[in-house]
Amino acid sequence: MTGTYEPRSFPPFAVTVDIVVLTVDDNLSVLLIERGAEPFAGSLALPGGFVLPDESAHAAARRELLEETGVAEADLTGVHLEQLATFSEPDRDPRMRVVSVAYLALSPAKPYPTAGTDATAAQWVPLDVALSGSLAFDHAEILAAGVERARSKLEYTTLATSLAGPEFTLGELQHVYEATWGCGLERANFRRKVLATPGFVIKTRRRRVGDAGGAPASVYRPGAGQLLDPPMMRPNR
Amino acid sequence: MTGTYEPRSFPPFAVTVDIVVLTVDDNLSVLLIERGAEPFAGSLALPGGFVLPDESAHAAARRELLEETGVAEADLTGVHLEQLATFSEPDRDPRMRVVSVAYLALSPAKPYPTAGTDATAAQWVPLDVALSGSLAFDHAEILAAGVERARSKLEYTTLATSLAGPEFTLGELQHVYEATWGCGLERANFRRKVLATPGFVIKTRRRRVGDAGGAPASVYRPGAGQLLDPPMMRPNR
DNA sequence: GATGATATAGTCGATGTGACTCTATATTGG
DNA sequence: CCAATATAGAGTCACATCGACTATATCATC
Repeated sequence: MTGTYEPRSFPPFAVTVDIVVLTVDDNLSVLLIERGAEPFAGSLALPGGFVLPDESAHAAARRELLEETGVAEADLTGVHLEQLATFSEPDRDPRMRVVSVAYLALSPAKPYPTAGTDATAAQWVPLDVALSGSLAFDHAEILAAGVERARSKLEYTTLATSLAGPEFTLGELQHVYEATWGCGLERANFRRKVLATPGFVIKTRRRRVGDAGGAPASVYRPGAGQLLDPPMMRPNR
Repeated sequence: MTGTYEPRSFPPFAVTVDIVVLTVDDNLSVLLIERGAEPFAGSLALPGGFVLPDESAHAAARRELLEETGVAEADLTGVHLEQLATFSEPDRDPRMRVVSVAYLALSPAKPYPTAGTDATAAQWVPLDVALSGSLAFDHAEILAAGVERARSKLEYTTLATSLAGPEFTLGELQHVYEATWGCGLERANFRRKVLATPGFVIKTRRRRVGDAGGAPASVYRPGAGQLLDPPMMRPNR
């Protein structure tokens, strides 16, 4: 930002956002769309689009999330959205010079794409499938960065509650960790850690019966705490 | 990146890089330049500049670091450079729409600006001075993000060695932590932690006498390790 | 009512940290 | 040359947390 400024003397770039939307069902899944146009027609890609002249990248990411997933704005409360990184290799888009600001979104449930919105052919893809196939552009790299960010953030923040939803049992919260990290956790130790951390979860008076018998688990809500200090330990590294 | 593509139908943006260059002497300092042109003429600002049509943002940051600081390319080895975040508020530059990719650089020594290069009026500014004054654009926000990144990265990585230089004593390494975190650490516990972490530092055969007497300290080099697991504990949070 | 599955509670050893003490080795000042 | 001072380096002990494990309570289903 030094030196003299002459109007329109700068190199023009297209600026886009690409969003890594993750959710947990049986495993960790990512929201992908099927591209209709060249290049990479027919390939799977991350949802995203151009940043408009009068909006920030964050606003663009939020808008695209609403448009591409067809989810109502009210449902976006509870979806965590944070900036991931910016990808700017000169040849990352064969058409022109595009700088993309990548975002990471953590969504609790995954209703929208199956509802069949008219917007796009959005679909939830299990993470291992998405990473084994070949995504469009450098989206495989972006996706890997998003997954790594999510995995590490579960260690030292309470973000797992964003993936578990507005109400959850401790078993469901543990499943979020296990699906994201891809490893098993000791149930008793997980309980102890979560309940001993102030502001992680809030116990409600209700309980919920499981699918396969067993004692009914207490229902919890997300707490006000943001940081886990000390962090949740992640095995086998 | 969905929908049809029409050439030149996208909103054009200027893309710049801004670099938070930190170093440690007595305290934590940041490299700032004095702006010569409007807007914010006379104000202090982060070094940076436009991304050129054929380079990535990372390459642009590296190039600007060489140009603005006047440091030789050989001296850039040992300077840690990583992407920080992207700032894209529509009104962040009053002239036009500029999206800036911010970078964080950690430099061991701080010789260059005092050498009086012809490039720019670059100068090292103590962090508290830089944050109390009013920087140009949204650079105060970018600087705060860079400092916070550096502080947290010292916790769980071996990056402190990048600030300590190619050779250092454990006392100097501890000073890097104390200047960055702004708090004192127990010398004996710091020693124990650093030496017990494989790949953090490598002991050389040489020793170095201090300025104010005392036993000569062993000289260390940076090790090959990148992560600190478990992390270095940071007091009073 | 027995069985299986889950929630909840507790124990024990290992590890790492915070706070502290002690000794060795150098420079500086008389 | 000797004392004072400042630093490097090594060790001790209490405490907190974690991993692994065991035990008990509570529910649904057969």
